[in-house]
Amino acid sequence: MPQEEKTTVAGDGQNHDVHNEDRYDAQRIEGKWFERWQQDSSLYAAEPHSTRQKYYVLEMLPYPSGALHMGHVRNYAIGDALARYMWMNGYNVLHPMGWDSFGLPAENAAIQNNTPPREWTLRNITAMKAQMKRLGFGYDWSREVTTCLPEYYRWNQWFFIKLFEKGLAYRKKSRVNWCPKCCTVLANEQVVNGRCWRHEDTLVEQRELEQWFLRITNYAEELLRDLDRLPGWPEKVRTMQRNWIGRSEGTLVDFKLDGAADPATSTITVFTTRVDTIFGATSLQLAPQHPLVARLTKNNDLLRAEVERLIAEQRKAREVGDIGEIEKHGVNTGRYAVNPYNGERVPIWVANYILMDYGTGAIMSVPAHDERDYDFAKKYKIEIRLVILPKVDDPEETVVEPRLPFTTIQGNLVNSGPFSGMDCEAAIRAMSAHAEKNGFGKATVTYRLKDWGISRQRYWGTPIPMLYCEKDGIVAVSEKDLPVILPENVDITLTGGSPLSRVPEFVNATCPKCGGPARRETDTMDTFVDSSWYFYRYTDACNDRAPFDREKAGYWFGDRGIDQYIGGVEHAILHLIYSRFWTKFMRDMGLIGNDEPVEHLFTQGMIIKSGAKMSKSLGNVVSPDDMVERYGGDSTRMYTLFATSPDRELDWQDEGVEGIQRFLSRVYRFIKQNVKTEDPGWHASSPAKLNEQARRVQRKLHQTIKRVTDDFQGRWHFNTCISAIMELLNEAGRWVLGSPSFRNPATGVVVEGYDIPIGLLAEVQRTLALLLAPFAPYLAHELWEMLGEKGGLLRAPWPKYDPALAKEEEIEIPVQVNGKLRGRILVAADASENVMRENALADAKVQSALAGKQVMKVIIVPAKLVNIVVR
RNA sequence: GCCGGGAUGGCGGAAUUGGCAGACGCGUUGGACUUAGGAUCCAAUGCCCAAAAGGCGUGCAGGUUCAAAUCCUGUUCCCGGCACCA
Repeated sequence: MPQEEKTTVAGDGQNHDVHNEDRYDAQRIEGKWFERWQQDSSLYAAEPHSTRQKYYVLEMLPYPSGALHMGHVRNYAIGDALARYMWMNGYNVLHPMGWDSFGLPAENAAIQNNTPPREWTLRNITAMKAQMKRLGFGYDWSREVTTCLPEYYRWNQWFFIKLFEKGLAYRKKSRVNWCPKCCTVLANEQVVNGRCWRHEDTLVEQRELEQWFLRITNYAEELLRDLDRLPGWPEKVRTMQRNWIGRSEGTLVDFKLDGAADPATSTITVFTTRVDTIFGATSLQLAPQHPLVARLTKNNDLLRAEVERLIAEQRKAREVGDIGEIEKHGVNTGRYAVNPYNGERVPIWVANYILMDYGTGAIMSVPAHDERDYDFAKKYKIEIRLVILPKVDDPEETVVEPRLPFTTIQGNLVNSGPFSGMDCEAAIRAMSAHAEKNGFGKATVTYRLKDWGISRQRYWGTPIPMLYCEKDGIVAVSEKDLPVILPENVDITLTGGSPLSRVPEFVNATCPKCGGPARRETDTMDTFVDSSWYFYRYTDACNDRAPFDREKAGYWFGDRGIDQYIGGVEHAILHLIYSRFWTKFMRDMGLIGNDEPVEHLFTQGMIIKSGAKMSKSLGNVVSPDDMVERYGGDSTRMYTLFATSPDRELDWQDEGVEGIQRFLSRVYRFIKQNVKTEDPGWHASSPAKLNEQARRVQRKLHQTIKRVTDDFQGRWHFNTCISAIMELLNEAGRWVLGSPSFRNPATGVVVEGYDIPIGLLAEVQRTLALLLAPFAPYLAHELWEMLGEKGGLLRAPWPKYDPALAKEEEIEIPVQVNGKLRGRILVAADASENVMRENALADAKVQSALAGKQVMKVIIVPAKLVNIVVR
């Protein structure tokens, strides 16, 4: 930018140089409107009560890391364009923003810079908010939510107590994921390939700890079922959630340990989806961590060592991530279990491919009818017994032995006692019922989804509002004592458990039940608790008596939730499953009327540069500040919408931003140099009176409005919207932008070759400002003012198109001979097939291509093409 | 292994219902204006051929069709998700 100004000043005005005041100066324009928008805090405010229809558009709130990255800009550019479009279409729009501001980075930064987490976080928020404002995103800041402030997190605590009272929050000792870098426990959802979601290089350890859990599994069935009622969500996200919930129907079957001393502890329960194959079970396989294994190896060091090896192999397999490649190993315990269906004794093995955290941690092994069991049995020479035969269509056909393993469910039972001859599916039902009747099992459903562990051994989070009283045990803090304030000036060095446990003033409390001394819970909540319900808080952000007012949330959420939610697909499981759970819980509490938080979800694509995700280590990070400084906020955000459609991966190219800046600069000059007042004699609905040149401009104008409007309503391909606007300018500005003499507005409209009515010109200019408003709000506002428009652009009505004016009168039709392009004809848009045929056959180029050939057939697609088939 | 998404000029990408492949932008080349141009404007720009005519061309190999980037079969590669899930 600086070089350009320098050189422009040298221009004398007689040549094609653009005058300084005529030039698009993004910094000047954006600075001017930035100041104005600062003055008017109610500009983007949603109306609490309105006769207009509500529209809630939301982008996922950011973590205040200190600076926006391009992914944020892209996310917010999409949301802001939509919000502005909806405003202009007369909706009462809620478009808020907030900060997911608890979490580990603040603590790490605190240790590094010796700055308290609160100070570091609030400073980052200030900086990022300034960036957002500089980019011109229109948020209702009066509803800003900052999750690390007591005004917000007290309601986390309030919800936690409600969950506890309903039995949905509970404490349990279990094996949990521990990230040694975070020095805290992680939820299952936060472990990716055995690694921490924040530290890709760090393997998660398993630790036996007592933790708080939320009973999300109570809602597993509904969370799964309602995915079918979310047609506004990407199929990809719904599939991911389905996989994550991992529903599996099957049967629990109790095997008895043969020769057990104590019959009470001698049951081994297996889970199977194929109980119909149980007569083919020739061994039991236990997970190496199975409690029975510990007992069986108690006095057998050799076996113990083998089991330890299996555990190590399993852990390694999980760490590597390429589990399919890991070889199956097992060890025979030498003990037997009794199959309750036939009384048969089967050997008990321990195997490295059995997972303790799925099903019961024990399986029956049916080598003939399961891929893995088959491999295992081959390796260890365990009997392979066929109990299912394939169904044959023709009963006369001889039954052939299937190739093993035969795993499909299309078959009939053999060698299965009283169940022989049954069809597999019927057998599963009958055999489950049999087990239940005889008290050794039942049909059941298991889920991969586990309860949500929310305890974190960290400082910068919501204190869990629980107390431990010697007399009364676990007691919730009374509501009147909320919030439990997170103390400041805490030593947060990473060693030695929860930092809060080292603050006696915090730990020592009074039991609300007995008034005696009690110890406070010193773990804090997973930050995903904060983001599970934050979007309800926006509807009533300052409420100090409740998380939000029922009616206000009811107005904005309606029956179906947030109208449009936009964010990265990386939250497909984590945030989006937790917040669905929270919504269902709040509904059951009677706080809200909707079953789901989000009606329409949009997941935008990643931004990459030079073929890789932007990262500091690769040095391919593009800073939004840098772009804003070089090209302006409008160009930066508009480029993120122009480069590709918003759902796809975006390959960043600085030159592309420059291209957008060039386009905006052309728009600016097109209007700046030609500001005209309305022509009173101009009537838009008179295409017949226009010359061809003007008619082309008018047609393009209406076509462009249609394209942009349709895209907002439908497929959101803003890249093609923007290119349509570019085409409009190319058409309307063709004679103007290249003409030096036209630069003097006092001489009137007409330049050589330029002959369109002032009224049409004015209409194009006005429409350009309106169409650009969602994408480049700063410039659009400037243009609006330049055009002398009164009233805010934000709520100016979105332009309407006239289909009759958008229509082509005459079109060029390709003529093919045997499918190859041989000529073109010009016909009326509504030309009959006969006219098209005659014109096509009469075309000179077509004629020469037809010479000496015999016309077999002429295919005519009205208004599209003619294809002449010859021989 | 399973489930998604993708592969189109030098680059990012268009082509909405099977109907002119390459819109729009970038880059490049030439020109205009200029003391100058990294500003602006104009023009050209898929590949082959000196040009024209023509031919070729949407990852690859086939197929259906008057007509295929688009539909079908097979196949390769890339990206994302899930994965010893019993």
